Amino acid sequence: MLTDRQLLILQTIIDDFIRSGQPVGSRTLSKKEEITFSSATIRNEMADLEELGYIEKTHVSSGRVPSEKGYRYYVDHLLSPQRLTQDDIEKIKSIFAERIYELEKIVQKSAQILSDLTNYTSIVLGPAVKENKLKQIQIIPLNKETAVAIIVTDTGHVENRVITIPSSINPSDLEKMVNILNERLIGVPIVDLKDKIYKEIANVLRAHIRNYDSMLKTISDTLDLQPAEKMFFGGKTNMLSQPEFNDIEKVRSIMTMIEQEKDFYNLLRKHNKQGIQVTIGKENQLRGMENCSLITATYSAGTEQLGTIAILGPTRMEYSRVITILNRVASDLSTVLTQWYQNN
Amino acid sequence: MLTDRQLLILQTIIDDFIRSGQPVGSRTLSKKEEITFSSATIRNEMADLEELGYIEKTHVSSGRVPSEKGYRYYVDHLLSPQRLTQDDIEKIKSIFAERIYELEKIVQKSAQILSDLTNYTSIVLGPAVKENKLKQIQIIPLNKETAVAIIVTDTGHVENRVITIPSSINPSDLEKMVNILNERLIGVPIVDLKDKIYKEIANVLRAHIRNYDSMLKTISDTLDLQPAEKMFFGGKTNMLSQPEFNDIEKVRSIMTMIEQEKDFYNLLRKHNKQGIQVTIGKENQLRGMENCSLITATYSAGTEQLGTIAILGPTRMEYSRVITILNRVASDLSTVLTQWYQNN
DNA sequence: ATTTAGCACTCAAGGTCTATGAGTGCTAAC
DNA sequence: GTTAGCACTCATAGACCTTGAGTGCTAAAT
Repeated sequence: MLTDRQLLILQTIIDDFIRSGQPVGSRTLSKKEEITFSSATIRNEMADLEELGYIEKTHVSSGRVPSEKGYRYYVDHLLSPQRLTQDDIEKIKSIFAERIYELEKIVQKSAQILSDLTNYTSIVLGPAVKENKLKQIQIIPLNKETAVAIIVTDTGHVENRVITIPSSINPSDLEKMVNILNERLIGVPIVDLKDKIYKEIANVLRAHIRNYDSMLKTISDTLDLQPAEKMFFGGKTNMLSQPEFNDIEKVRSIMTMIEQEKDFYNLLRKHNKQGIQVTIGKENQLRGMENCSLITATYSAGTEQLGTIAILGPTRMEYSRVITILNRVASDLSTVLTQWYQNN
Repeated sequence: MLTDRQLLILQTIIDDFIRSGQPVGSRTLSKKEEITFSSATIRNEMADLEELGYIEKTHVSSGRVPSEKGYRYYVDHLLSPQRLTQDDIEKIKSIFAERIYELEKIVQKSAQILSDLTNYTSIVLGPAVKENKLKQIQIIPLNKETAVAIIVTDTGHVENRVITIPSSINPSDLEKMVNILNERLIGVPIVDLKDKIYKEIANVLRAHIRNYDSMLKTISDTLDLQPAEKMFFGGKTNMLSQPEFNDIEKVRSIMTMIEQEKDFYNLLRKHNKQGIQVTIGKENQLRGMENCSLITATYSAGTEQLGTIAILGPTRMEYSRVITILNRVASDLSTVLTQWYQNN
């Protein structure tokens, strides 16, 4: 267990290092006003803290730098809550300044503002449409073989996909089928569509349409478009301004990781616990993230979780500020979206 | 006017520099088998070439490096045509391996393969839909105030947009209006829609629908969605592997330029001359492109130009190879798309 | 009149050396 | 338990030197 003095020293070291990026020495610390004891005492305490694994030296006679364990402790126990400046608040409000027509727009804007505010890279996931309900299905024939299927949800989200129509299906069959689908499926949550098609629609189709089976799979595949949440980025190049990434190799590994969207997407998907979640350095199991921290928050409408907003930065990140900002944006987003869904 | 020997030397210098990235000295040159005269002679010729502005020194006793003027001459007069390897040809074919359902897919794949083949950054623009014709309009009400408008083109391209419905318009009016629009506008090229609405549809609407004018603007705005060609990138991070960009500042300026899509898009839009177009270094009027060259080719269906494929690399780029590859991909793309449009 | 050998010269890059200063750990006195 | 003092370490930066790849110029060779 750490003594109060050790905690004070640990916190001061991390605060200073986050600000300056330079290893912190005992003399620097002793000059801080919150510290009343001598540099020699600090050296003794730092030796203990190092032995416990909270801080490290970059070389034998250097000042101390927080270890991942140190950051972890800091994030869990030592964060000094921040207040947002008026300017920050203005910017956050500007996300919601315009009337919302499309969810994606607002989400995209959030990403942009988040990276503006923090100078790190922001990622916004969502909004997930799984709870959304089907509003309408359209199938529009393009030529003999192909047609475009359009699915509209009650939130105004539109998905479309080109499909092949078996030659055994004629236009009037197609029309009949679309009618049946709309009659039976409107209002059904998107996630349940596939199930419902096989359980209920198959029978009805069989009764009305020749060769219904060749069509059934196409339809169910189309509607199965587990619409992956989209990922929006803001400030991808902000990483390049961080002094710890002055090495071209590090930059490359981070950039390739970000561009290689799939792994990164999966990583974010795992960050779906409600509230703020922080993973530091190697806690992120993703190659290229060794020197990064990821902070996420979720947003929702009513009780339904819709997506994630996140900030990616170096492990030497302004945790306190970022967490405050994320909390605020997530909560504002949730409020606005809850309201928006109620009006639909 | 340059002598044959000067041309030979210029070409050899540029070829060698493109390969090695290192300034080329007279001794290195004299060892090449195509060069039969001594290093002293070469030094004399190089002094002349330098005076004429085709090559430069990096410092007073360094080897020579091509200037932009040198590259320009090289690209215009000295390119030695390249043959594609079997491997390259395979990769290019793989773009078209799958059956095409959506144009965008194939275009996106082209971008990816192009960056693979060249190790530079590729950009693909298009396909432009201006010649496309309207296949169908749908307006699906979401709630009292809003609806989603869906426009489908004959190529299977779907655009959608959320609109506000004036409260004075009731559902049956809306339906009537959509019917009128479809009756009169199907088959009309997208670019002509707006014009046609004011000239022909306005009158018809007035006859059938109360408050038609409040709706007219909404409709025409919606259909005016000058659908900007999309831009697809491949190998954004390839730039980071180029030795000339080992400086973090240069990387940042290039990356920000690429991410800042708008200016870059406009630059590409200007590259719409048929055939190969090469701009070198500062010929690109865009901040951040001083050390880059851009090579573009256009692709088309029939006589209609659809879009642009491009490669962005350092001025020290393998012009010959890139041009060969772009030519091939553009021509293959055009063939396939011409065929595809004929089937629609 | 070209071409080439030879030579003096320049400069970037890389190595060695040294001084500096920020930092440490340890010990002994307070 | 705290602190002053001291010996020690090491990264950083500058001064200096060596090396080698390159040049331009001149005079001899073709």
